Amino acid sequence: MSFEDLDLRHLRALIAVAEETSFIGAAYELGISQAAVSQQIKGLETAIGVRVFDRPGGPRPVTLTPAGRALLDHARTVMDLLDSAEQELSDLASGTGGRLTIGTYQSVSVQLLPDVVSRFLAEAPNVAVGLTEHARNEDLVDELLAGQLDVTFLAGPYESDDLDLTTLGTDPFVLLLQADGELAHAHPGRRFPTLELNDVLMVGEPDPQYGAASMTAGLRALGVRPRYAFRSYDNGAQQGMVRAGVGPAIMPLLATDPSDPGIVVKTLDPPLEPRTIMLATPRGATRAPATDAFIQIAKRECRERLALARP
Amino acid sequence: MSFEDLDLRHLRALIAVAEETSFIGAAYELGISQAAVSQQIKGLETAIGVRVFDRPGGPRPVTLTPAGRALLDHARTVMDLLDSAEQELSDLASGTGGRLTIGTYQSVSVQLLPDVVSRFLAEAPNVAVGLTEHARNEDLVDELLAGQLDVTFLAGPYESDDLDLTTLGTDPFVLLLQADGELAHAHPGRRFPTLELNDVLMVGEPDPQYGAASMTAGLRALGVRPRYAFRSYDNGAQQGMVRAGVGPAIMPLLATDPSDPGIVVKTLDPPLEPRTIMLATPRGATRAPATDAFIQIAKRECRERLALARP
DNA sequence: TAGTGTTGATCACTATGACTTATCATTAGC
DNA sequence: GCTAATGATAAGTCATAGTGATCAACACTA
Repeated sequence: MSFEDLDLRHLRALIAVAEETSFIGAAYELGISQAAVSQQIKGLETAIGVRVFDRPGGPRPVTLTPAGRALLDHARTVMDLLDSAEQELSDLASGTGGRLTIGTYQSVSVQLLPDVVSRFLAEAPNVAVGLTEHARNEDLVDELLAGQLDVTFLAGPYESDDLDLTTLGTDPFVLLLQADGELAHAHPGRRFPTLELNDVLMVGEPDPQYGAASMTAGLRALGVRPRYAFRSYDNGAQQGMVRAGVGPAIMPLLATDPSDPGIVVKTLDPPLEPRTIMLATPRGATRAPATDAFIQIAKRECRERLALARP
Repeated sequence: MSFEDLDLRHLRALIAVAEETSFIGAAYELGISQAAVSQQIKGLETAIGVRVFDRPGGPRPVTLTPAGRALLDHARTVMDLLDSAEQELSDLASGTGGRLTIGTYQSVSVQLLPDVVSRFLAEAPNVAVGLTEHARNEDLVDELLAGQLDVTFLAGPYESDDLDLTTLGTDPFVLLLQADGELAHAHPGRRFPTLELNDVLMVGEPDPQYGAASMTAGLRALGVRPRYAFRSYDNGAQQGMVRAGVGPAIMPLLATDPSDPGIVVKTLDPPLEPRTIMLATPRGATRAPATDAFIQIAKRECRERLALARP
């Protein structure tokens, strides 16, 4: 008994004959000749090694054997499965269904993504949106290339031959100060001189390799060497430490909560090269229509909210 | 997009290419040429109307498109389904698995069937035994011919061109009397004269068409016209009414509970033609090995417990 | 009981299409 | 640029699904 030679034709014939209780009826149903149905069933029985129909002969209807009944169940399930696959592919092709898994990182998750997702869902309400958050670009890229993500946000600048990249806009680095702290009153109404941060104990991220890489590099280029009194990946925790007076923090604007009365947001002078917010898909890979739609909506949303990157 | 042209070959190729991430690897895996795989995938993509693989060209691995991923899921499920179908058919063929649904009626269910089933399960422990009980032979036969039963007990004599019948033995009709009632002491130690039941108010079944048909006919042939004070399909209820003194009952021996101290079981003189206990399968239909095994075990069990039918 | 009509099986033939071999086009890596 | 590896493609071969004709088995009817 070997299922190797099994074919969907066999299963279709099995179902048709079982429904019509006759080979001739099944032949009409399938649009082929009776002889063909006869050979199909014979082939099926040869493949699986058991008879699936009793043929009483004459005008009496053919009946399923126990093995035929068992196989018929499975055959019907297979057909249902293929039908649902067809439905899913059709949804996927029209962008009106299926699944869209998005990679993201914290500041985007909190400030930007909710609006983009809600806009997207307004246009494609039956798409199941999934989110996966990582702190490091590399983790996001790994999952993207492994096929676990359809599209991912990245903190730029970022270059890779493996990715198709879209720049959504820039997210300037700003200085967070305790609202009633000493530094907050040092330059009222004006920009904060970046150089004055030299040797100040600050709040920042544990590993400068992460999202804050370009910030660290920018500071160093100005001759400012940051020192850290507290480090956390969590933007809320950083802002909380600023509010508590642990020290100032340089953060991407999107990562801050400017409505917090306990802090003051200041622009730096000279400014640091702003962080870029990018979307990435695997290089050359076919994108589902839903993915394209998401990218378009993200671009539109960001055009309204973020300063565009310089060419 | 039409799944009409879809074929298991297509799905097998999809799975193989996805696993090997190359057409050549899949070709080796499938034991066919690379060109064949290429055409398979092309045919699949034509059938469903979408590309399932991105081919970057050169030595880079092929990758699934979103549609390909979706279809791959379903393809794997289909293959798993077919594997389980193969397993089930193999179990069914060896009689060591699968399902056996038995039709039965009350007296058999209570007295005979439990022993037969337990013997059967001792030999084929992985077969799932299902029971369906009906009071009337016709209901059992209907379900049997509709394919809902594999085999059914019948109360004989029964004849039908649609059935393969096996006679297991006979179940004599006996008289149930209240233990301390008047009739119980009328003929101590001897058989009860059947003719004395004329005009006696008795306990019996509601519709003489049912299992009691042959009993009614037998009484009438002797000139005895039964009258009923109480009718029920339930053997226990009938016996209870006899115990309560409502009247005597003629029942098949297997339907009685002789250990009940409240009743006395008497043989009739002249005896009524005994009821036959039969097993039926659809005429000419292929029987699963498990069904055959059940029939053999039932025959063996009955040979030990019931008087054999006269030729 | 013979005749009739219906059914599935079988055979020889046809036609479709699956597969192979050979070759080309594309790309990565040197 | 050159090489090696991959997938696509074309032409030819061959397997096989399908057809039409016919046969055999059976139920039903007269």
